[in-house]
Amino acid sequence: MGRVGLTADRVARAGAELADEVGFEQVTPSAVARRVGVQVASLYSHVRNAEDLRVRIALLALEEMADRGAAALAGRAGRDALVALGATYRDYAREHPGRYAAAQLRLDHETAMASAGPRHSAMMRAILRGYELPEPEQTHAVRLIGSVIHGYIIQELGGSFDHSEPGPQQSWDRILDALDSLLRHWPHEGQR
Amino acid sequence: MGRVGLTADRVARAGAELADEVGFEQVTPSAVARRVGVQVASLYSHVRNAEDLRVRIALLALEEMADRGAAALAGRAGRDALVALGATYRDYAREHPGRYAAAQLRLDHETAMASAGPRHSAMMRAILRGYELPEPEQTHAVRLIGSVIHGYIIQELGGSFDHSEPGPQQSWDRILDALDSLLRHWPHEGQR
DNA sequence: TCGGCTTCCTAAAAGATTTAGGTTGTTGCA
DNA sequence: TGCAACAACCTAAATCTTTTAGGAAGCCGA
Repeated sequence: MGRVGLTADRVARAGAELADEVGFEQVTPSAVARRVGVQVASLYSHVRNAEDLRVRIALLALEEMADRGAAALAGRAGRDALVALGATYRDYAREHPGRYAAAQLRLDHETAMASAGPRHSAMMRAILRGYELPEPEQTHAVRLIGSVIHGYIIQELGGSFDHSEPGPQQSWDRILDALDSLLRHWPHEGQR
Repeated sequence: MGRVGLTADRVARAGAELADEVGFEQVTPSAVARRVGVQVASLYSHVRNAEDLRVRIALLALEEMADRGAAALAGRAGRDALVALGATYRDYAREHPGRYAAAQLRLDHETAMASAGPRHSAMMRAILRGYELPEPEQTHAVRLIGSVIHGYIIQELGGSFDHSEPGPQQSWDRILDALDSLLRHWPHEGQR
């Protein structure tokens, strides 16, 4: 079959494609080797082990999502920015469910800091500039937005919405409406 | 070593304990067999295969969480109910991270319907009785509550909040405050 | 006490993970 | 152009996991 010309990056990319097709948990060195047409042992010149392979796919996905997010956020603020970033994550997850699952992989601190993770945090913070929240509340709001978006996507991807009306798009729109409304009228501390 | 007296249920329980200790993805028939002191092949009298083992752990976790949720919800309404159910899920996830991860396992439709899943849906609906929302909005609200709670827990468990102030308890309290406020002042359609 | 069910075993096949060590393209530079 | 060095890829082998087949032994009802 000749030489395929692999690199660590190409291995990760093949793993990402495989993840989207058969699920992230099915991505093994064996499966990736089969896919790129190479003996299993040859992969180990490019990735240290199975975990390293998974981490590389996760980093790839985080990077891709951050790039898309930054593009979507450019020139938008407030509600528009919120909707745009939300759509970025959700569309990515539906286009690339395996990669999205990979992006949830727990990374050790050092790896996480060197990943695109901080870019995601920064984008969340950027959205909040469109809403006037005092500093101590901003962190709470960032965590809320992340919870809503990722929580919804996980449920949708997991099929939780498959067997009840209305469709997931309507709920998504409505929920982002509500979230925007909440951020504009953020309840002050001690309010009951 | 004599006879251990296994049943499918005891195997699942051992798997659940193992999941909490080393992570759900590390739960294999081999590992469970070692834990209960039995040859691997012996497990296959109780579970069909590795996937069946995982499903049984997931069903166990869903059941346990539903029981706790029902107990927490008894005699509460509105904000109290929301906070109580949220705490149930979060406390369970922190006590039993492996089981909580197992509960996220995607089940096929039939299994899901026979599981405690519908009880969880019913509890979410029950919470909404404390807030007056028109029917078409109720589904959206249920999905929002699920997204917030599960999204937050997944992020917390994944370590997303480990390296920034304030602590996760404060954000959690604040976010449930905000969610309660949102449900009490649910924006009507078309509101911008 | 006997028959039958369940529990648990040994054995074995098939595949995944990983390491060691060797071969062969490819590339850059003398 | 030629060749040294590196990277890509290989075979072989050890270890572990998953699963099936078939058998031995404890336990329970009759």
